[in-house]
Amino acid sequence: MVYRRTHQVVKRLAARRSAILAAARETAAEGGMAAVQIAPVAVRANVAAGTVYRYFPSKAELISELIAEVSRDELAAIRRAADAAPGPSSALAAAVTTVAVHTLSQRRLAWGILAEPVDVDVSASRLASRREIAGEMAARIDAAVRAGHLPAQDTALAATALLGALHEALVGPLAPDNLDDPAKLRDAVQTVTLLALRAVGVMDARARGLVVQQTLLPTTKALVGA
Amino acid sequence: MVYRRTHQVVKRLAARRSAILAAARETAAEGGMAAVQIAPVAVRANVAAGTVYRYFPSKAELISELIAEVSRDELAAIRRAADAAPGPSSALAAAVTTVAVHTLSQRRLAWGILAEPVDVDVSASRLASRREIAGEMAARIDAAVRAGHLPAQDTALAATALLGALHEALVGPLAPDNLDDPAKLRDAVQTVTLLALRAVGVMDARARGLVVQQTLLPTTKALVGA
DNA sequence: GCAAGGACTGAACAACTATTCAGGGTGAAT
DNA sequence: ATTCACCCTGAATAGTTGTTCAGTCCTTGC
Repeated sequence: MVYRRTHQVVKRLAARRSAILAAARETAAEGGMAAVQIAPVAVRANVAAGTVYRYFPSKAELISELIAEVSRDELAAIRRAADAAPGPSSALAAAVTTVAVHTLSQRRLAWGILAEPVDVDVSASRLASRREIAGEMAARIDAAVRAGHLPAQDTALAATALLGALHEALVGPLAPDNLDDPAKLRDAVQTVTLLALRAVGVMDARARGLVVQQTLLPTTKALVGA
Repeated sequence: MVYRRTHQVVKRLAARRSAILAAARETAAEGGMAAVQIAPVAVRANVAAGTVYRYFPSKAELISELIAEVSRDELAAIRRAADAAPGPSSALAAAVTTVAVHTLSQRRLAWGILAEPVDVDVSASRLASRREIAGEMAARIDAAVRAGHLPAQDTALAATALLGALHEALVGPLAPDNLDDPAKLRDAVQTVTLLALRAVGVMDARARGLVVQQTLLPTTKALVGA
């Protein structure tokens, strides 16, 4: 064999694969999942349509990887924020705020990842990703329950409901569409976080305190632009 | 003109229109919105594909009407339940429970109506319907706030979040899939209702009381099969 | 019965896109 | 320079599904 995969070639191939994924991500961020079609993505990645199929066996696979990637990022952010908090309640508040902020900062992409039309082949992947995030939230709720800060409850269902509330309020079809103003954006995050904390049983006064704490954190402030 | 629309003919036409809509509804209830294609619906309605277009200018219009119809039913049920309640908090609890029960009793249809992939032409109609229901919920929350039972809050956002929580927990992709058992179903309704009430600021103890009250109502009992 | 106007049919059409593949191009070893 | 694998291209293919329309069937009023 006169041809061999040089290190250089391997790198180029990997770069191309990343470029295609990145192109898909950008496309989704601009036009939602529906806009993620092979031809436009290929153009954006400076590649021919056929080439995409040398890297991903099908469009479904491409989108699945995209979803997995974005979800991985979000999950990491949630864990980072929660782990840095001083106690279980604080950690839960941090997790909720992180989801809210992340979701808001890339609304279109979030909408595509969370709820937009995809065919069945993709929904399995999407489901897995969401379950992971829901599981993380459930664990945080559980910790607060065990610490005696919250009443006993079905944490899995609570986590699911919380995520539903956050998503619907912030990116769903009913979400207010004037969230470009940083102040309103911050208000929305606070309001929704407050709702979420109260939902799982945090007393109103304490919940308000946690929300304020979150808002004072540098990371949150930076992301919300407050 | 030798041909005129007899009363009989008018009735037949109306019946056919209803049949098509009903066929669409059944199809959606079985296979989600994606299954609502002209050909299958036509077959189900005992009609040729072309005939559908004599009653609906496009598929989008057909689906829009379907969504409007289902939403109208739900809105009416919510109002009925809430109006029958003795006070604002009770009314809110009734509204929440009604949404939960209705949603659960036709999960697949609800999923299609609420969240499934549809093209843009339809989303306007869907949006309008959801706004109506969200508006009703917001009004109920507002009434409770004015009565001094709840803290002041952004009622529109709260209503949105509540609906998101209910839908995600009960029909969303993360919803538990073992809700066929009536007992579990009732538990799920209670849990989610409790979460929702606490989210808007009902104190834990009082919320639990309201949930129990709802469960004792004949309508709820019948629907939940308790 | 029969003429006229409308309703119904369903095969053909059209538009959109994922996917393929034959042919040209590229990088690596000799 | 040449040859061998492999990679890339993009036009053609194929599958899906909403929509149309020329022909057929019904209903009505005479």
